[in-house]
Amino acid sequence: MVTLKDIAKQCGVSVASVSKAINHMPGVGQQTAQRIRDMARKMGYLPNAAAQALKTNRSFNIGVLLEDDDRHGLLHHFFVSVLEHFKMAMEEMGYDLMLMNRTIGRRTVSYLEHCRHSNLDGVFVACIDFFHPELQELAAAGIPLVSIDHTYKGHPSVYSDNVEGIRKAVKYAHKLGHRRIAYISGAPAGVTARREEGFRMAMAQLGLEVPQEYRVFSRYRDIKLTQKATARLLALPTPPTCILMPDDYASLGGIKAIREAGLRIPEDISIIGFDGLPTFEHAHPRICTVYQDVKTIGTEAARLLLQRIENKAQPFEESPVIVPVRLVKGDTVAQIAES
Amino acid sequence: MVTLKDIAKQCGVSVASVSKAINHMPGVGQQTAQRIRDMARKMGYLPNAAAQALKTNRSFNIGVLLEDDDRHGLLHHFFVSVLEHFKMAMEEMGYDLMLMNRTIGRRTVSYLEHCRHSNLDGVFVACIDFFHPELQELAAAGIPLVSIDHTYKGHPSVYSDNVEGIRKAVKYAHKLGHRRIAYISGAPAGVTARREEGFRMAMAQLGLEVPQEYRVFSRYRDIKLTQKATARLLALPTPPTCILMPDDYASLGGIKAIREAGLRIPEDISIIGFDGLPTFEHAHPRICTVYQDVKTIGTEAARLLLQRIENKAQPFEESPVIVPVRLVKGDTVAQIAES
DNA sequence: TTGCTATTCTTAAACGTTTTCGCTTGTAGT
DNA sequence: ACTACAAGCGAAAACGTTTAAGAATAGCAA
Repeated sequence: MVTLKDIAKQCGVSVASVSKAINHMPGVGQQTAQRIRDMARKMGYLPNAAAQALKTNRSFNIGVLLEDDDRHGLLHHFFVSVLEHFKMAMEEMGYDLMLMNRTIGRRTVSYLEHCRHSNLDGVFVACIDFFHPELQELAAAGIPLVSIDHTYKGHPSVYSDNVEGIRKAVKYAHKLGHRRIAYISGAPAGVTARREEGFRMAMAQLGLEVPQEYRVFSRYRDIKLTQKATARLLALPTPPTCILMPDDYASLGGIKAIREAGLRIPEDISIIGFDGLPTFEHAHPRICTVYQDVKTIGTEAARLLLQRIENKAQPFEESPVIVPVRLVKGDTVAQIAES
Repeated sequence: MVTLKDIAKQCGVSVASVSKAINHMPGVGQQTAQRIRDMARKMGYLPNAAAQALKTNRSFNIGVLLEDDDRHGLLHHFFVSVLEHFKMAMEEMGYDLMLMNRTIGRRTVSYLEHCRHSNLDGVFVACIDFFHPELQELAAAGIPLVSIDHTYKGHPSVYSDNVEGIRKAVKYAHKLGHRRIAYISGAPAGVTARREEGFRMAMAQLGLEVPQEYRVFSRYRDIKLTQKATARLLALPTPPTCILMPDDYASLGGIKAIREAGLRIPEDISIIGFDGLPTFEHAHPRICTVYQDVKTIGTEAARLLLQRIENKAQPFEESPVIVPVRLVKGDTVAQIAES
């Protein structure tokens, strides 16, 4: 491993000068600096991340907190998609991503402790249980942090425009003649309230009633539960003609229930999902869904976090960034005659 | 931040003793060691990873190389599932996972350079293009490495039993009366050859012919291409009655082609996928597929890599670990009358 | 008592950086 | 010719840890 010292020896200068030259700091003459840099390249010099981190307290590492109920956060299609774009943006700025856990050696520690141990410069949070005490602790510790679909006080966050998303879905169904629209909402996460609010508002605005039985609960990404919820809706005396699902993945359960009831999509009943991820883009039938702009969400998160890292000092008090959504029409909403 | 020095001061001992006590090294008396450890706990001491890495040349960080053609490795269902289990196993042993990239600061470097820069103890490789020169370089550099679905000379690797998987699929189709079985194979990756071999062998063993037109090529996870390949098969004078798809995801393309041809699954034509990931477990129709045991693959990979890291010295010459597969019957293979 | 060994602890160097400060020049201003 | 000042460079400390080697103490046999 070639170090600054080796380069210094070869160039006949001090280690200090080499460091300055390589980092393009003032205090070294133009030609010496160039000579040093040439030599460094020739010798295949690479800075030692550990030494740099030790000295500067900057690791250029970002912790990634992705964890859903089953502790399988990496399998969460939506968040992983966001992460992918976040990653690309961070890489471009020279940061590495580290999958956070709760061990140091053989010892179990908190996320915050792990953070400090590894000198993480910031954390990306996109798990489901935002209210876990350890996350509260992490957020309170003042470590730069950005979160998706939830806001921690004093930290930046990014959301899709959930209200508008649901509104678009409802409007579209209404335009195609649907009047009896039901909403299966997800687990109590930050975005759920907004989506429910969007549903309520959109329906009210269109002068549509929402019977109590049309608002049922499931959980995000829960196929079984969504299947049951859908079955319950279908069994109603006057069932809805269109159902909004918690998300595309969960809608698989809805589809199952509909098939089991002997109904066809969309001829007998229409459904609309949420997320619009490519995985389901080619499924049959192609679901009508609210597309979340994962690329923008990811890159915005990166931008905000970087900004936070640079200006660690001053407290942060901005509102969350809201990213526009888009309705993808698909094949699961039918035109029906107004009744 | 509380350091060894702080603890030493509080306990009235030297930094060296504190270090030894905390790491349970000999050379410190029983009661002093206990006193030191108690104090460390009380003061909330956490070792500084950077300092440790600098001193010991061990970072307890593992690089993760997940990258398919579109540079979206994190979205690859199968590899991410394996990674998830690999991660859990590595965490248990005190290792962190780092998503590798090719930048240091603003500069673009090779994977090997990034490895050295970050002092990675080992690398997990599961991307598609195993033949990329940078990966060859990485493997040749002697850094502990484990790979999935490909073997680098001198390094451990883990595979599903691809030959047996395809064989099981063919046998199952045969048992249900299929005689004209086609195979759409994936891109030229390590496993492809084995699967093709498995197909050839199984067919031969059952005394079935494989017309040249029944062996067509697509790419893994490529819906469009698989759609075309399927369409081509369906257009043959004597089309197959059962088609083996490259993987479950790509089979969505096959399903599309079949539908467009006005055929039903499985009444008119049967299909079998590969992977058996939960994402498609609830799709309709539920595909018959070869389940890869991602948990075992991931944990085996972890075990092998750890072993490699411990015994870095001696060269490694073992054969790849082969993990058994299981046929998931699903609803996409019909019983047909023997013709 | 003396000498020896084992135990407990400390000193100090080292890992590879960054960064402050001070020294030596050279140049320009008076 | 003297002073000022800036520019270029080097010495050295520091970051927090590990670890080899040495010093001090105690125990024990002769």
